[in-house]
Amino acid sequence: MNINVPRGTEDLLPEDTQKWHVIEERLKQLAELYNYQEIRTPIFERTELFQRGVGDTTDIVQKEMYTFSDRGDRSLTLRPEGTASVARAYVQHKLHGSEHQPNKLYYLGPMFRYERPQQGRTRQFTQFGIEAIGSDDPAVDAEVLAFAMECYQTLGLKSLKLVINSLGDKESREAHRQALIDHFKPHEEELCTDCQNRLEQNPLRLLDCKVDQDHPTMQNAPSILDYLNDYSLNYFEEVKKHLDQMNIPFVVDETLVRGLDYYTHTAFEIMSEAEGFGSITTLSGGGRYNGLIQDLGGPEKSGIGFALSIERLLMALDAEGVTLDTQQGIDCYVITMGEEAKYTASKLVYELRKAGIKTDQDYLDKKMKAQFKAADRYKANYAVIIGEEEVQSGVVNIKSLDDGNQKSVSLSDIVQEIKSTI
RNA sequence: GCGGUCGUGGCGAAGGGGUUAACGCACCGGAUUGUGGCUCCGGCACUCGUGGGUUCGAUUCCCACCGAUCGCCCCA
Repeated sequence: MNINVPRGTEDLLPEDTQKWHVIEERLKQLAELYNYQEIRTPIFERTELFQRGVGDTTDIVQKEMYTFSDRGDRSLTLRPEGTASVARAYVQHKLHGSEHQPNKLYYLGPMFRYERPQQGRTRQFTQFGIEAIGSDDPAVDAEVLAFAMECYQTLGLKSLKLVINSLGDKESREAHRQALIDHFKPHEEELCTDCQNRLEQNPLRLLDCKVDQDHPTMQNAPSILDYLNDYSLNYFEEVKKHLDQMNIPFVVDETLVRGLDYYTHTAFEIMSEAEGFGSITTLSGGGRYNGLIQDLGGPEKSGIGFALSIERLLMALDAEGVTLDTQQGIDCYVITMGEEAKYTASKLVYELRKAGIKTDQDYLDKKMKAQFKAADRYKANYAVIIGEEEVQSGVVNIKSLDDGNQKSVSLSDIVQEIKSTI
């Protein structure tokens, strides 16, 4: 019988979760600083949401979804990303009518994609992301990009690269799409089978193909930037202008197209340039989605968002040798000798904890020496020793495990004694 | 979906067709009957992922399966 975790999932043990707490805390603080508020949506949604929201032609929908039927024969899917769910909630709860505009939301939680696991890619992973819905101002794009970079910088990361591109509005995309088809159609037979399909369904994604990237037709393929109409071109310029004003370095990559269908205008990724990072260098990505809310039955509202993977963030921290300030030891460890002492210890430990002093005691009937060892392991500041004598006298020894100094203190004064030193 | 590598105690890791499966860390006990971090001594794998095959004999060779891991595609 194999009861181990399913492929592509993992347990986070206490040594890991300490880091996660620090990161989650910091990211949430940052989101609040930028005046974003948390939204929590279900882990699974109706399958149609992702088919419509993420796009039928995407890899995610075509081959990576965890889809299942429930007992009522409804087709449900574990969410592969966060934006579709947030957009759905926005439409369902008519958030366009809420008092805060634009709506600025953040989320944190597990996402699921059925893929072959490898370094930096698991079937369950954790995304933290934000969405700003209800504004067409290029300044919002800049805010989201700035926020995305800040997520890493606030934790001490430095080897980062911000890559941006514009996918234009509907009109620009349509013109570019036609240009791509015209360009590649004569060479269809020479392309990989994936690309032959893409040519029909979503020619934009041909540019993203690694198999055919050296094919001569790729070198002079029509760039989206040459097909942007005035509005799109101007929008892109405005976003860049804002970034320049904020002194945020970026590079434009006209082949950056992103894997989701809903993107318009601004698209971006943040990569790690740290030595020894795995083959996957994308830390996070996002972009603008001006048609999505409407596609899901909502009003004509545009949005922009981004999401990062906490797992990849941890990899980047590792690659750059950044250590997080995780939790230290405990304040006090109570050592007991003999049966009677255990009652006194239970009472004392309870009181210490009520006073906010982080305390533990021995539950394994260890020898005194071993109890001291345990206290060391927990990095306890103090050990309180309780034996037969102490139970009788009501006076116990309290020892500092740092310098070894020890003194006798009445049981009733212990809480005060320890409290005064921490 | 395709390819590479790997699978020995709680962890890391050596070994190699023949009978006691190194070593290190951790853990437990003792030296030190109630005072830790150092030192020394001792203990700790009916067994080498699972199943089958070759053999007098397999953890070691062969096959299959399972699992892990890295990479391709694509992405967070």
